Amino acid sequence: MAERAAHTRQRRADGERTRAAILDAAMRLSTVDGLEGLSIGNLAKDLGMSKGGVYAHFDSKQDLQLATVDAAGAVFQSEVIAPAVVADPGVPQLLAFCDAFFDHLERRVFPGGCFFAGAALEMGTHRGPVQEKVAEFHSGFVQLIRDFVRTAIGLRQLPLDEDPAGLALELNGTLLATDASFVMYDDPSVLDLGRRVVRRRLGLTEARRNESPEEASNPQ
Amino acid sequence: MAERAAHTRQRRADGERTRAAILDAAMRLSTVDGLEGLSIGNLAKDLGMSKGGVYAHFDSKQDLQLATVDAAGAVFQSEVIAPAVVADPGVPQLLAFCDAFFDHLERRVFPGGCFFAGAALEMGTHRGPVQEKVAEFHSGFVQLIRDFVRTAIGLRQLPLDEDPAGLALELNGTLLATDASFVMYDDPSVLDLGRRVVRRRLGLTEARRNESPEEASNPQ
DNA sequence: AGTAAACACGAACGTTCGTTCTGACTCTTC
DNA sequence: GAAGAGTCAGAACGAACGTTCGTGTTTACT
Repeated sequence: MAERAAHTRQRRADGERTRAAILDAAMRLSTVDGLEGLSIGNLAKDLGMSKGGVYAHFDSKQDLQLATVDAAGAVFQSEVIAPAVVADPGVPQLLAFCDAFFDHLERRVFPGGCFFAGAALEMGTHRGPVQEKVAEFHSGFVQLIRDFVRTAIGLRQLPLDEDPAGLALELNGTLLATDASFVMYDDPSVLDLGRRVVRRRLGLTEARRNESPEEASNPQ
Repeated sequence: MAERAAHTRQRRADGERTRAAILDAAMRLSTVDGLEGLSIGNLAKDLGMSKGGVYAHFDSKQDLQLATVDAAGAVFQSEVIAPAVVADPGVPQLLAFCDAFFDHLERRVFPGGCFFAGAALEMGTHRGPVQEKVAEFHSGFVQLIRDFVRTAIGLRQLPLDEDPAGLALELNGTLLATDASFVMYDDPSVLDLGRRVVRRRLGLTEARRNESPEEASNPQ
């Protein structure tokens, strides 16, 4: 939101389409080669255009990186966050968030797995505008999970002494580790393991013997 | 072990020292710029030597990468795994492993956090000898954690229905997420959060009211 | 002591990097 | 339909990339 501003130049219809195509390719290539490893030449070749053409839409590589992170944020928003916010408050939101994450991995929205997982690890040590934007998105996700946990505690779906920051770290970690294993071994079965772990951690024991999906009973 | 073999050339004492220095710098730089982002020129400049000098010890960049992963594996072995294997069997081993991991982050053994966290995410999509070696180490770590969990279950320190693969994913994820946050925000307090999460997950409630560190009581 | 090999430098190789410029083509608008 | 700006190709730039080579210097073995 609230972009452009500085740029006085208005874009043409075909240019807007090209720009979107560039960002789409940039997101894909970034999850494979990283945000730094992404090169203008490869990007142009992938799109079947020239390097100069790319520079008609972005002033510099850093400008392209920033726009790519924004675009990936929008994708993550619609793919993972949106399904969560429309779910029932509390634990169902946490479950929807994690399931949407696993699904977006399984559907291979990006060839290199989660965009922000790679970006966070790669840009973690490279201070600058790009890292700040990645960190901003990352802390936003974590904050969202924490809020879900707090809501769940308030609704007595989770123990009163549950630590929101701690559970957020656990869930975030489970998603991260699942993404890493999925990408590295290209094995979808790890997604099922992730789904099982999340359910167990949230007190949804998933009807071990018979199906009794009445309610999440959490003794202790 | 069981290296050299192919090479008939025997190394000189000073060359062995230089080679170790190169690998040490390569590990450090790799955790910041990645294994692919590591360049011979930067490496040589960091060491105060010429690019040609580096090639006296490594046939190619890939050869250097492979040796760097091996060296990082040795560091991880002595820094994180060794403290775990000498601990008491079961949960203490799991705790020692995680604590040693957090400690090696806090002591900043590498400037960019955990070597294998970055390497796994970066090389996940780049099939080849380097990725295979990283995956080999990674699956070794995971297998080790699983074995610790199985031992803990056998000793009744963990519930009988605990899933070794699931708990291994959780712990691995917590370490990964902690590393990512620590590197990105340069905030040591996340390490304490990680330590707390691990203890809680392992049933060590850490004497909430008074100190009663007798035993890990796990009702249920 | 002498010789072969390991070591390290410094220059050079072809390629690719990010970036800039020029000049056509095309869409939009008055 | 002419003006004007957006769009894109293509060539070119210096710098850095991985890699090779030739040439001394240093170490180790006989």
